[in-house]
Amino acid sequence: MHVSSRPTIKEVSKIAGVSFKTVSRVLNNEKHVSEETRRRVEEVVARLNFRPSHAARTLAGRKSFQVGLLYDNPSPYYIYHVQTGAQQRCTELGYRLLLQPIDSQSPDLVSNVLALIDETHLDGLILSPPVTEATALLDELDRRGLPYVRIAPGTRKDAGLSASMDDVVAARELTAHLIGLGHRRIAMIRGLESHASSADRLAGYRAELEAHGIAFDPALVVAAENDFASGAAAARELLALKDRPTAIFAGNDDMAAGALATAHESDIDVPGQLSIAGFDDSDLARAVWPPLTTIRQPVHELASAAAELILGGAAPQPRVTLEHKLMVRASTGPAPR
Amino acid sequence: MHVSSRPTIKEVSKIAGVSFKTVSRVLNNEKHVSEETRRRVEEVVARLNFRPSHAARTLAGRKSFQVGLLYDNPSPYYIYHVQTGAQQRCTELGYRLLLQPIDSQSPDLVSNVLALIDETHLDGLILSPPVTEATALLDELDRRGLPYVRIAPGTRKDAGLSASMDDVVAARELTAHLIGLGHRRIAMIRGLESHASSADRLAGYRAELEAHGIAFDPALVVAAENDFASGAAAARELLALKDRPTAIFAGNDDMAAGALATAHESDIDVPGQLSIAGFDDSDLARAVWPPLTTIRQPVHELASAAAELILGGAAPQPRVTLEHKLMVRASTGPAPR
DNA sequence: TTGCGCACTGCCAGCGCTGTCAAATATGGC
DNA sequence: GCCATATTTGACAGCGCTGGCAGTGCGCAA
Repeated sequence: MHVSSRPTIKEVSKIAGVSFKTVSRVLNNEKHVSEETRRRVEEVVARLNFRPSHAARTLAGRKSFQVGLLYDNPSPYYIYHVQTGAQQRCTELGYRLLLQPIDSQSPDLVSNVLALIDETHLDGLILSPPVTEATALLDELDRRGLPYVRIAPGTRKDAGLSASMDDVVAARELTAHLIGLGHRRIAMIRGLESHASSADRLAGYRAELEAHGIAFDPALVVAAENDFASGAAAARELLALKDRPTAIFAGNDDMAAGALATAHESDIDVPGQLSIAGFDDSDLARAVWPPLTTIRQPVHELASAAAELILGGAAPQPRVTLEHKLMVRASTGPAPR
Repeated sequence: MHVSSRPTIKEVSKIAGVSFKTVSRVLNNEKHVSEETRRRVEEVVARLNFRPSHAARTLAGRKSFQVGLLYDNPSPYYIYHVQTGAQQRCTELGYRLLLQPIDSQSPDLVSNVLALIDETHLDGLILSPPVTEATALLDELDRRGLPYVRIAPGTRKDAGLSASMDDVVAARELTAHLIGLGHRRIAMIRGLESHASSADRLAGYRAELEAHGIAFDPALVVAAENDFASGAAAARELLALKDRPTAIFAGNDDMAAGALATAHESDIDVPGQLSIAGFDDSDLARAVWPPLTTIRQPVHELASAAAELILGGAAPQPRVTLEHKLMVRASTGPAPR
């Protein structure tokens, strides 16, 4: 197919005047190669722009230098940052990252992933939510002894490698911010059950209310599906309540944006009559008007830390927790009287 | 590394009672295998959940069943849809898609891509804007005879495979929509020079103005960088003009959202005092308030068509053009008098 | 001088498949 | 029933590398 085809390790070795095994040693940074030889080989490699065949290394060696990233999240923003965070770190460490969207609800999840592993000889796997919660998959990976790391795991938090932020604490901070502004009827639009963070954020919200002696009112919690449309619908429901909330805490920015649109639609001033807060600090948070008060979730850094954990074998601590940050913007303000 | 390691083609053949070459034939859907034998082999393959090693097939055969997707676009929305569109089609056709972010401005672009090709034995490449415009890369790919397809190419539109929409016509339609609402002073926020579509959209805008006998005013064209912040800044500049425009056509939705935020900031009613339109119909278009009038760009379908073109060798027409659609929403309205 | 350890290098098998070609078996025509 | 031809199957090399191991040459202690 190629007109001019790639050089092979043997051609490099011929030109450098050494055995092809020696070239292999240089490429893999093994010791027991004299400085002189190494220099000569490297010079030829650079001149020919030689790159060893990934397929051949995988087949011959015990490592494939490939890691998979599994995701099943409809938010382009989230996916994008998970991808770039993980990819950067993997590239730096000399690994290739295989980006693999997958249906985490499919009954074939486990066999699909095993097929991927067998096909590509993956060295490890990075799981992002909600794939992180597929316990059948985790069991099978454990059984196989295939290393994996989870980003923001909800279940089995104490097992295995993971990189996460503290959703409960973050939700408490956000709730505290609203309470501090004088709000007492604070509603919550909670996200998908399949995402463990939804429950954590709800828990943080409840805990903070209780800490301030505010009774938890189940009528103020409405479920939605992590997207704009369902967030808008949930807000409609909340605003139709006889005793309307003065603030809405949405489980993510997409739902918060939906709630904001509902407020605009109903000519309710934000934050004058209603405060709205989101979670994630996605691009959306700054793009809507007024810009959203939200929690900055370090998605990029979480993914990067996950890659580090699984590749930098030296990992002393199997669990990394990164800092979130409350971003106060114009969508929240003092409670109306 | 694996506790229980993958089965190989030889084990499958032993169980099925045939030579491993016959199993290979079944896996590759070759003819000259009796129905009876095929059935028996397939049954064993399914039972063992056997998947042929990608590395071995690549090494032994002349195809790698891998296609690369190169991108260098900061918009998560665009990337996400390009990825999913291409990936779906590739998966259906039995290919693996390698998602590869890359710096299209780097002086090492060509050698980086060649390294990727050599390492992975890529069968073909899908280029998305602005990588599509890297002529040095195109030349090198041509020289190598490596098949590639471009999504929305700006240069060399008549060469090679490509999938695109008509940016000029779309921009004309959007401009006509604004003119039809009575607008005469219509500003344009143009996007990055490195994206060929920016120039096409500007050209469409100019052409439609001229078709309606409206003089083109260079003062009404401001450059920005395809993102929210630069769009907001550009709008500030436009609204500071003594003879302020009554409508702003932004080269993409991100910049339009920025312009919208600027309007909100300055307490300018949209669309009462100012109409704003975007381009792309990204998630953002529906998430902001008021929702943006924009052009729906079939990103997913373009990527899918590109994958089809490069893999479905049967492609009779090397160039595919897909339909866009004018989405009229609430951000545009009659010109104020 | 001999012997031994160590740093360096080369040889070869083999990873799990596909391509090629030859062998075995089935099919058809007369 | 026999040969020519088509269909089905198998044997084997080899893709481009790594892993294991067997050298080779040199310095240094005995």
